[in-house]
Amino acid sequence: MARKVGRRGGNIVTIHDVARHVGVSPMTVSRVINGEKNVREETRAKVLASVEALNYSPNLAARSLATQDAARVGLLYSNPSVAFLSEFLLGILGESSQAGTQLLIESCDGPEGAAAALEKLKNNGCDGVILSPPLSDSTRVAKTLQDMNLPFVGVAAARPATDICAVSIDDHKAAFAMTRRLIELGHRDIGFIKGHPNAYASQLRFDGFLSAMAKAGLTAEPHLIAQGYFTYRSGFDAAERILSHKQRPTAIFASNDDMAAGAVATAHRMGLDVPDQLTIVGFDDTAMASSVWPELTTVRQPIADMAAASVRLLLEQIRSRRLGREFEPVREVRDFALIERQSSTFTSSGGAISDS
Amino acid sequence: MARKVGRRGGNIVTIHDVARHVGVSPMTVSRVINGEKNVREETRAKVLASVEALNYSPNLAARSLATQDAARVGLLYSNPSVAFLSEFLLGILGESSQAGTQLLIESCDGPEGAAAALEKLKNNGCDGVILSPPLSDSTRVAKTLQDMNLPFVGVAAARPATDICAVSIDDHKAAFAMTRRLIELGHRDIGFIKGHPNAYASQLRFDGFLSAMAKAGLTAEPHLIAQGYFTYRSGFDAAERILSHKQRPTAIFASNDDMAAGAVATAHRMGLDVPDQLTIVGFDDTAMASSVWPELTTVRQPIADMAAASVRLLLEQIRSRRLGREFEPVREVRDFALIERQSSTFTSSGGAISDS
DNA sequence: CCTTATTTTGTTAGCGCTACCAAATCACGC
DNA sequence: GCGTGATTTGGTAGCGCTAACAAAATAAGG
Repeated sequence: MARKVGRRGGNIVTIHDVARHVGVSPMTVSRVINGEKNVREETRAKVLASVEALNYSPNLAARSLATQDAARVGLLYSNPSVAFLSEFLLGILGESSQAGTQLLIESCDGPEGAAAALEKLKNNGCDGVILSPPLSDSTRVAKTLQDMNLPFVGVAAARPATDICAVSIDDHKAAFAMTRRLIELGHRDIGFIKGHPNAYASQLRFDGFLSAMAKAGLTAEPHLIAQGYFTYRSGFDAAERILSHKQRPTAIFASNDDMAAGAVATAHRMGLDVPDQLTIVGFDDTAMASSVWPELTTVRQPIADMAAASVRLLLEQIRSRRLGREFEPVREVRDFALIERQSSTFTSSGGAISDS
Repeated sequence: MARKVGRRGGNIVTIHDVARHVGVSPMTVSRVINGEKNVREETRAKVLASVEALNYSPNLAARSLATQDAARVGLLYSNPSVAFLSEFLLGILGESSQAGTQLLIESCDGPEGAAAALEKLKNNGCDGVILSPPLSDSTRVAKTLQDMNLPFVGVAAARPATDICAVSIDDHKAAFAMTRRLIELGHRDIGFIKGHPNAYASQLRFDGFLSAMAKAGLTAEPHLIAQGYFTYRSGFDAAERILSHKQRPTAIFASNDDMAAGAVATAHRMGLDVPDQLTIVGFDDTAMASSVWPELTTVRQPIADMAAASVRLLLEQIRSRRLGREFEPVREVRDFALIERQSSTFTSSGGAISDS
């Protein structure tokens, strides 16, 4: 027979080797590996020791073949903010490689193109789909998936729908926290650049801002609020509108990093130092935030974390479905973080600074 | 036995189903699927038709279990330019999911931290490693890998080493092409912002620039050349130095997009319109390039493509090694592309523009 | 002590696929 | 016709793992 040796790299150690080494049956080893409970503590310890000693690591292909658990999950994204995407992928990969899940990636142009891509995923035998924003917020895409009878999980979905699985942060709370932080730093006149009106998150972030202002007894002056569209350019223009008023704010909170970076450019063009004369903060903590200068203070979503969670959630869902059980849609909310970099600082001026 | 039905999603179709449907043995179907040659054309056609009809798609877990071909490949990156990383991951994923390869991802802090990460990968049973830049350029990392006797492939390695596998573009040629394009557009006084001196690509890009200038009979004025460090800030500063000279260039070629974006900021601050008064181009086509305004004309590396190629190369390498064959190190060079966006335009002025 | 519940371990079979060899078919010439 | 070689197909076994059941060991109870 003489099959080639050393096939799995140096990792030819199988469950049988471990079993022989310990003096138990392979099944027992399997049980220990999978953390089943009906194993005597003593045996478990011996097995674990051998696993360690032999440097055993399970063959995922064999496992998924045996369990029939092998899930193929699809990943659908569109308009990938590249920065988002890479963290997203890392999270997904980490989790799915651990679960021995096969991944299929598709992209599409917005919710309109999603149906075709989903069809393709399904045809390739996907058991479920993970949606990146903005797809995760689209009721249309959700509808399509439901019609196809495919389980799915949305990542960073802002729209609160109770009937679908999603992992996200609390945009409202995050914007609230950032605003409160600005107020703590002494800012009173705070400008706000809104996000694209068709994104649900835009509204939540704006509301969070307003709530924090109101709670501090501050008014959000209309001339300090400008509409943006999540692009650098729109942030650039919005900041210009805000800053051209005689009563300038001491801080501007942009609904995403690209717009914040655009605002920084406007400030520079107007000869304003950031952060000494104007604090500017963003949202998302994309690559943009740390590649411009000064680096942006911003709100960070734990994207990789959320992505990993979404894989777990999806697999659970697929599993219960196979068992014929009903699956209760879950909405996981993860923690965001305020990242303070160089674009923000406290202000000493009680009110607006005067024109220099 | 009555195992649960519909386990692999809707994809319960196995090679046996196809075989029965056609009226041949499973083995024949397997042969067709794998494109082996000793199959009569007629049979092959029938099988393929059934595969299509039944919407069969092979179970990768079973295949890799049977072939013992299952490779586990490690991915090592450090200081990920997020934009790079996501394209990189997409390329790797696409290819490896097709090959049924398992991926393990590790990151480390520069070449120094690589050894530990590689050790970990090896311990987890990796059969080979893919290196992202700047690791792919590190002789130290290469040495470590060789000592560990692990096959590897470097992606976007600038340093031309003949004894290792790598996939990259020709940085010199790319910089040459971009420079020539600028000259075509009528630019004569062209500034250049160099990349970080510790990156080999920096030198290649600079050399390419110089060659093109020389070939056009132009001189690269020393005061138009500034050292940068691949960061936004360094591009900002370098552009300031270049532009503060009385004899201003009509174009600036930055060695990467971040620096080009920084240069745009400087130009704006100095009241120069881009591209009307100053053309600025970058290199890499990262997210930065298309998120600033004006969007950057730049050189694009087909990262996903290169990443996919690297997986193929690595798998080949692993395979021949298992067969005990010697593997000839391959250096694949892919094509770059000049992406013209809004930050560049032709110049009408024969020489330097005058101060406005 | 033996019966009955309970926990722990072992046995068997099979997941879907392909390597390997054996059998069948075909091609061609004498 | 039959042998020889080439081509095309089929059968068998097994990759590493885990359901499902069976058996053994242990605990509980009278």
